[in-house]
Amino acid sequence: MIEYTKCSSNNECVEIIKNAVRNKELTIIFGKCTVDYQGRAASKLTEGERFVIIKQDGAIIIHRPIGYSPVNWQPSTSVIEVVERDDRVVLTAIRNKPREIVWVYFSEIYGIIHGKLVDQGEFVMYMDEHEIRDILYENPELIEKGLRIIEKEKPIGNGYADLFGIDKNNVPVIIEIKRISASRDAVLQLFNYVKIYENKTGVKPRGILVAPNFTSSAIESIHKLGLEYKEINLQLLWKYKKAREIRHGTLLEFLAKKK
Amino acid sequence: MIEYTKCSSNNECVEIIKNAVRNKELTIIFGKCTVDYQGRAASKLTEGERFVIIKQDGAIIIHRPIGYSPVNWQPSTSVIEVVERDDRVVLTAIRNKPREIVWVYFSEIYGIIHGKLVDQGEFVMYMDEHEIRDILYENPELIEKGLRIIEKEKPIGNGYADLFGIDKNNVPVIIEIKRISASRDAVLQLFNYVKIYENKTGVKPRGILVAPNFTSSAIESIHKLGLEYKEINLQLLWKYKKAREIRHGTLLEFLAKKK
DNA sequence: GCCTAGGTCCCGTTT
DNA sequence: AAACGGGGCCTAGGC
Repeated sequence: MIEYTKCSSNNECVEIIKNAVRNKELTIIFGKCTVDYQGRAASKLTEGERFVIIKQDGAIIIHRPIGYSPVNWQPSTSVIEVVERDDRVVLTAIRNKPREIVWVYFSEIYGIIHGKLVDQGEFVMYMDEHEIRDILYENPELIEKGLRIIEKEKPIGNGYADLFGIDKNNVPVIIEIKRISASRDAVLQLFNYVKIYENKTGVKPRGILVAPNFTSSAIESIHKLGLEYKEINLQLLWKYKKAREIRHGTLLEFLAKKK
Repeated sequence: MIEYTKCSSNNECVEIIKNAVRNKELTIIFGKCTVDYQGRAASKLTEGERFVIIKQDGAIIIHRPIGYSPVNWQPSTSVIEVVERDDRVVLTAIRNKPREIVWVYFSEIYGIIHGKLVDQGEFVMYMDEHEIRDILYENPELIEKGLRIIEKEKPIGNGYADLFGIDKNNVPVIIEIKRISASRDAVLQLFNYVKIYENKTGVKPRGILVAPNFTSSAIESIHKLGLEYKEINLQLLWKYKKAREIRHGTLLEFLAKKK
């Protein structure tokens, strides 16, 4: 399933890597290398010990021994080439759109892992902005009493307002949601939608920024630009979600029993 | 330097991983697992074959067999715990600020890589925004004739304008630079600085967005908000940089000879 | 194809 | 410690 090889020669390494890549196996190469990159920007990395991951779809990730972030990479590339040149194993990864190339020059390869991994697992993310938006869509009273939500992801200009509704006085309300902390750029995003809406319809809407917390300059900007903000509690939202699920659950059970 | 072990029992796996982590070795575990995450958001990943990287500083990266992005992770964590529980090897990674926990439950471990990598290499990035800003700082004529740059990274409000200068008519100019493509949010960023500057000084500055290209809605917004834009050519900038380096080089040689 | 916006973004920098 | 902005950001979703 997963094999580890300590190669005795560059030639052997090249063959193993080539085969693994051709068979779309996960491949990880451990060794001493330099790395060059050229594309949207350009970079050079002088010699050191690293590992290079080649994923089953051709994505390439080069990691140094510390840190979360890879030092160089290539998302799922069209062409991966492995050759020996000047006593080095050279790995070249090319993608177009944007046109970018990564070169890895191994002066030494300590070992190669390769093999096929099978992963049909399902990944579910909870409490991302999408989910928060849906909960607020279902429970607009969490934002303001008497608010009716009309539309999710309403196109305004070239962008999208997270929520669009009408308040108890029939004034349109544009709502921008941030999942964690709202900073000045979120205010500007909201302001932009408010302005475009006003320009297009001639009606001045309210703009409400909704988030669990706000930077001080965000609140400052909100006041200056004539906007509003509403603090929400994520745990409370979570409870609303759970309550709804239970209602749904009960309904499903009810229907099942009926049948 | 790098060792690969196929463990025969969970107990052996736990010992190997514990030791490797304690010795701050790079560790990669290949196996079948489920993953839970809870923190700023939350996620669940059902069973499948993956590999878990534990870096020498405690960063943890969990990769599925395809794709550039890890499915779960933990940047350099404070606490990593490995135990056997219910016939599974359980890896827990905890960090505070923000408080986040990742749990990996291995039902099967195929193999473990571990060892110390030494990497003193130097990484240099070229043509990032910083470098482009410096070239424009030295060559303001690339933006506009008669423009004098006064300041890089000028603090305006709580943020920073990339460049700040004075045009040939002594009107202040705020410049926002984008390295690749400027979109509407770059326009809003610039607009924000222009507004704050105007509010603070009572003088209305010009705002120029500088980039190699612009989205259509960026240009639309620029016009609506009374701002300006200037297209630059990165290759031309590169030539200017090279020319300057040669001048510096010559100067250095000159000084060396003098001495 | 472009464009918009989110991300457990991460990361460096500055206050 | 908070805040701000860049990133080769990547990735998903719309048009």
